Amino acid sequence: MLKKERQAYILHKLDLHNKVVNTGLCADMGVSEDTVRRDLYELSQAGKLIKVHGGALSLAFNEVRFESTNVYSQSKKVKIAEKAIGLIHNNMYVLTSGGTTILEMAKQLPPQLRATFITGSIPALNLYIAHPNINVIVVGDKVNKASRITVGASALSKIREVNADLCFLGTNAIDLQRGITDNDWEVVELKRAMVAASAKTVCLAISEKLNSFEALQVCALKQIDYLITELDPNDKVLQPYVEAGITVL
Amino acid sequence: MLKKERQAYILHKLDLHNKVVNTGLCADMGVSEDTVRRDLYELSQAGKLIKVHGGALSLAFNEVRFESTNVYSQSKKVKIAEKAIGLIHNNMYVLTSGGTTILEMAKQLPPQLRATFITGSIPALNLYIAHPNINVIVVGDKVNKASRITVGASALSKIREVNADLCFLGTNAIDLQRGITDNDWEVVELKRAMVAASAKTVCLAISEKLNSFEALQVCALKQIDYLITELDPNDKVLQPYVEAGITVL
DNA sequence: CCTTCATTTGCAACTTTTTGCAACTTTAAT
DNA sequence: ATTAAAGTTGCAAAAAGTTGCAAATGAAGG
Repeated sequence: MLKKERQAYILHKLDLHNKVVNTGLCADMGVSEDTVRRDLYELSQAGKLIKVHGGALSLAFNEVRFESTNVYSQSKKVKIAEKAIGLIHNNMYVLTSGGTTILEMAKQLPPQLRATFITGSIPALNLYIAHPNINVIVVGDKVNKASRITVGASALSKIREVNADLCFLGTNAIDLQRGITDNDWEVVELKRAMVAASAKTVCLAISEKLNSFEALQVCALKQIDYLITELDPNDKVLQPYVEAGITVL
Repeated sequence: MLKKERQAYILHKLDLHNKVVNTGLCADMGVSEDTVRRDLYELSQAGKLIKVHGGALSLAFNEVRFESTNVYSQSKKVKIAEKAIGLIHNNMYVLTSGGTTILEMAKQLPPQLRATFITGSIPALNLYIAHPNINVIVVGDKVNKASRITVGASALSKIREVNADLCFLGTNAIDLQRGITDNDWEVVELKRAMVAASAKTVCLAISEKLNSFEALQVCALKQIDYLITELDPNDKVLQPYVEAGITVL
């Protein structure tokens, strides 16, 4: 088993179970514990998992309780959320992906707003339900516990039935050539369906995500209607995106 | 079980019950009392809980909680939940309705249990997701905010695709002639579909609901396999149900 | 096909962390 | 005050991690 192969397997197993143990991985992959440890070390350096004594935990596992979400990026997300909410008007149908930026938006939604939100993100769902005037539609399917979103064929086909006004994507990576990219196949498929099901697509990204890319393409740049970051729209980093025809807020 | 995992589990259990006892945690996690004590010590040092003789309390404990459900019926629900959990075995597919008795069951699920739960109840969903070994499938559709369950044609058709081993119904009214009845048309349709989609149907009802009825029938008595109340199965109130061929627990 | 070179892997010796046990002390409840 | 349950402390065994090193592997070029 090749190194890349092993590491992909580790991440996949983490995705399924939220944790992996050293000894289990040895048995699975037929390598020594030392090698597994080295793989885990590399992956933790790359920020893909949290190494603990005896194994590793998924990032999401930690997020739930142990990590006080980085205050610095938190304030950026608040800024982004405020701008994003300005796009939503009464009686709209809105599709939202998962991700912490989307959650921030869900928290800020003004109580007067009357709209219908459609999502497979469980944390977002909980916030929408608490809102007095928002209708909620859940995209049902198997729940991926690490990312706490529903994934699968049924979720996909349900999204394809939707005709939404807006689609908000929490974005992992955005780049001029490659558009929006992500690293989880299931998430990519869902986001792609969301974009296709919406009249307008809004990309929410903190500035660190700009000009970076991951392995799998969600959509090309020209399919995005709005790009929202915490920066001033006149910031020179954003000008290439403006020139590409995107409304930058 | 990894250390971080154990500690996360302890905090999770505290969230549910506001207290944990040493011995219970030992049994849950399969470690010695010393280890549990050390975990509690670390968590208390980190300010995540309050350690007391014999266990620990959640930080929120000092806020006196006036639960909407009175303490009296709460303890009945705990009893029912404990009996109900005895019916669930590893690798089963379990359908659950909404309702507070079902929620109590979700809170008590033993951490070792490996099963797949299918539900449209949002509060139940949140509890299942927090469980370490349970797979969750969400029945998606429009959310009824009052009852916090998904309702609609799509939810119905999804349930009809399921082949579950067990179906747990939180019950509003049960009666010898009319079987299980309810007063909300959408809920009745969902429960009916759930019964049809499961090999066995389990009816959870506090004793006040016995021998009462509502306007709409979910199913006849003979379609119920198990009836669980907080009473002793030999209680004379329950004998007519035993005679009707139901296993009363 | 072979050689070379960098990388990867497993092993061995050693350190650290984790865990359960035993002896003893403290707590709380009758 | 008595007693059983819980807590503490010290300790030793087991598990996991670390480091250095040599063998194995794989890619690149001849």
